[in-house]
Amino acid sequence: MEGRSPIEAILDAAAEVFAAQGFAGAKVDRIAAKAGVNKAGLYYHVGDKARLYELVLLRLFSGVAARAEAAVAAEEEPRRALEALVRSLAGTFEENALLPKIMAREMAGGGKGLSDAVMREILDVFAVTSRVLQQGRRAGEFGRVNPGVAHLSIVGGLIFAGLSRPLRERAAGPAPGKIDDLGVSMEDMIQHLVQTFGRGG
Amino acid sequence: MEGRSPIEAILDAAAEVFAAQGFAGAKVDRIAAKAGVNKAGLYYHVGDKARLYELVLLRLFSGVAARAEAAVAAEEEPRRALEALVRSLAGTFEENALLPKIMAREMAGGGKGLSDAVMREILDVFAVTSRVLQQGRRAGEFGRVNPGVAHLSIVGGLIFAGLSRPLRERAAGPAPGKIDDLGVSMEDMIQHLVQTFGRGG
Amino acid sequence: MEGRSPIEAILDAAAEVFAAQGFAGAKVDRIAAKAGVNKAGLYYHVGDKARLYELVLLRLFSGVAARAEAAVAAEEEPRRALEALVRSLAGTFEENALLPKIMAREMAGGGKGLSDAVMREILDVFAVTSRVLQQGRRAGEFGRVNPGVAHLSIVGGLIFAGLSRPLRERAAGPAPGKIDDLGVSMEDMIQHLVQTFGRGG
Amino acid sequence: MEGRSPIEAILDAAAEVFAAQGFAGAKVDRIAAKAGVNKAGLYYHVGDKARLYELVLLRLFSGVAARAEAAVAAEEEPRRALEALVRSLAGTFEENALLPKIMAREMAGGGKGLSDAVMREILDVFAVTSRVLQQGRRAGEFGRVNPGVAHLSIVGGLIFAGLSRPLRERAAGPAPGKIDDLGVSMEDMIQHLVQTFGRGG
DNA sequence: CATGAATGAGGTTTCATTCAT
DNA sequence: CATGAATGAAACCTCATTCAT
Repeated sequence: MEGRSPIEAILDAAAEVFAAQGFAGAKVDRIAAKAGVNKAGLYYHVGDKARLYELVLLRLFSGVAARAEAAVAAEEEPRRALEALVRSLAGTFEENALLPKIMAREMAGGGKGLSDAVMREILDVFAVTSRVLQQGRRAGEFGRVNPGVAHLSIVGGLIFAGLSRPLRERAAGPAPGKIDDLGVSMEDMIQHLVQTFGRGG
Repeated sequence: MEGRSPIEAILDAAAEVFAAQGFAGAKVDRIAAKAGVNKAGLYYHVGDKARLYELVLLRLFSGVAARAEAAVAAEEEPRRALEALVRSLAGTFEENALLPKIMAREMAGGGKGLSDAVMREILDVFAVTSRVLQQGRRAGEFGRVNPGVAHLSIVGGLIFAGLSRPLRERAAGPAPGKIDDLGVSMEDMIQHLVQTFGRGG
Repeated sequence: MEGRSPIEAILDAAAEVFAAQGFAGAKVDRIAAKAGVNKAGLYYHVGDKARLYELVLLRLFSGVAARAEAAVAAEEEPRRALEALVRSLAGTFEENALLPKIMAREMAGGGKGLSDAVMREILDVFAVTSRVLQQGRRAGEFGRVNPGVAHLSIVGGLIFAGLSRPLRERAAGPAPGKIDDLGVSMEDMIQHLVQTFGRGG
Repeated sequence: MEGRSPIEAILDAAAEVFAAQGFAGAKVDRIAAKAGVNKAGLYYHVGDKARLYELVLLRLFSGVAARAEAAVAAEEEPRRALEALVRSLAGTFEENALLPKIMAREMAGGGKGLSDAVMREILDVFAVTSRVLQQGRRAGEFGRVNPGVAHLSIVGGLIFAGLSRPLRERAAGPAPGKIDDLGVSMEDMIQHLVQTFGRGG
């Protein structure tokens, strides 16, 4: 009947605050208030702040690889598999805009806050990229590409495209309802990535 | 005789700590200790924490555009100008590894900590990219590319390649002296970017 | 069929925790967990923490005087009555090692946590000592002794001998299976006390 | 010119509160207030609560053995040396009434809060007792006594005599200005101990 | 009765900032 | 200028107690 369990409310609120302020900048009071729970209740349900962060990351990252995997598996053709991969990731980042933010912060911090489980998920996503590129190469459709370079380009490009939005809007000036912010849409970025890595050799 | 003024020592220390821990995670005590100055002296010299952050960003970002500009100006040929641009940025990010970290954090936070001066510098860099691409296009050497997409790809790719290093090393396992961490070098990334955007139309 | 009522389980657990950690250091959660009952159940059965402490003390101290009394009453001879008293107390302290601990803490705290009922029990024990000494003196077997001094020596000696054990073991070093820890056994202490106060005048 | 350093004020206040309430029962707020310092200042000077407790114990116990040692060294005659020892300890416990309280609590807790330095001091005191007894025995003045038993009796007796005072006063009833509380004075206890262990063999 | 889930009050600790010397 | 020492505000976390089911 009820919308969400208190734990889910807490994790949602925490994800938002962690994404916006970082671990140190996030205040437990604020998270509890946003989740609509008592602060002590928050501790009762999830443990301390570090554990809360861990749970948030786990929830944010879990399923990303599987989703990409599924999208890729639905396509026969290498080029379409690549596009499916890029669109899956873009969709993940768009639907859950907190993920790129937290990812960016974590990378700035050297990934010290990433648990092994999260690291595995990240590597699993890389494995998908790697496999798609290899299959395309075997099928003679793609050129030779370093899969690490490709993966970083795809993920980095998508994340940067998303995160740069407020900057671009600010640069575009206070004109409300601007048609395009410095002329970059997510679709542009997706198209670019697909074409770049889906080229013949 | 002495190497640095106390202010410079403070800004250096602050940059390191802000990059590693973020604004909220950075403690003024730690910065002062790292700079070898008394905490009250730090306040005397630079003002409060927010002002310190501002100064750090100013120093980190200032000159980036000019440096890229100069590198580009030294080249006639569009393809070589593009390469010069990419290498200039890569050099900036490599020599001052703190910049990508702070940039990543700021983007995660929506750029709320970026002063107008810093924003201008960032836009100036974009202007360089934009001009190089346009000139290459006019010269018939480059294809049609959205300059925003290109700029985000270049900057995002370089930053991601740099920041992902600790993650890649962790993924590679505790083997000391690994030859390559998941097979990505900065040079690979540079080459890839130059080729991607320096293609004929 | 079942061994103990929930109340008894609670009181046992509470005694252990109060003895080990003191009143303030004892956590109701821990007591409930140790007793195998729900925390709310604990409150339902015994009331709040202060009341729980009161009940624990009552149970720990009740019967001590009667037991000593009975032991003494079984002996005709003053010297044997004295020995019976000392052995009764030593037995009480050995069988219920929590009592000396709580007693020590209470004395450190000025006895603020001792209810009148508990105080009475303590005084009753003193009365036994006092009577035994007086009878021995009348029978010409014991010398003149201040009964307060004697009582404090007996009780203090027995309690200190018991409580000092962990310290003595630590001092003896990590050698497992040491024959004697700094050469003091409870029997030594008992013998000493009996001889000291059971001397002729 | 000024009476005490803030650190000394803090340690004094902390000793009082720790003695009266135990470690868990002591509140840092209360200690700071009693010491007349800001709570944050307390942390600035001494570190956290555990460290504060450590310092308090160190200060309370340090010098006890040396003082006893000196008292004993000033006497030639074994009986007088023994008396000097007992009076030294009694003086220590009387002048610093917090020490017996904390000692009692620590013994109840198994000595878990005693640092190695404090343990050494305690053992040093025992060594003094042991030597005095041995010398008296060699001189043919004392009988054979287990030094551990003797030490525990002396220390336990003195500590119990001191700590039991509030209980005795309470038992004596609310009559103010009572001449003697249940007829036990510290001098009685001292005399008793000296006679008990200073007997011929 | 039993239990998971609150919750307000309070406890310890940290931190940016200022002050006195 | 430089420094040790404050200090108020707030952060994280705990705990005794109660409530709803």
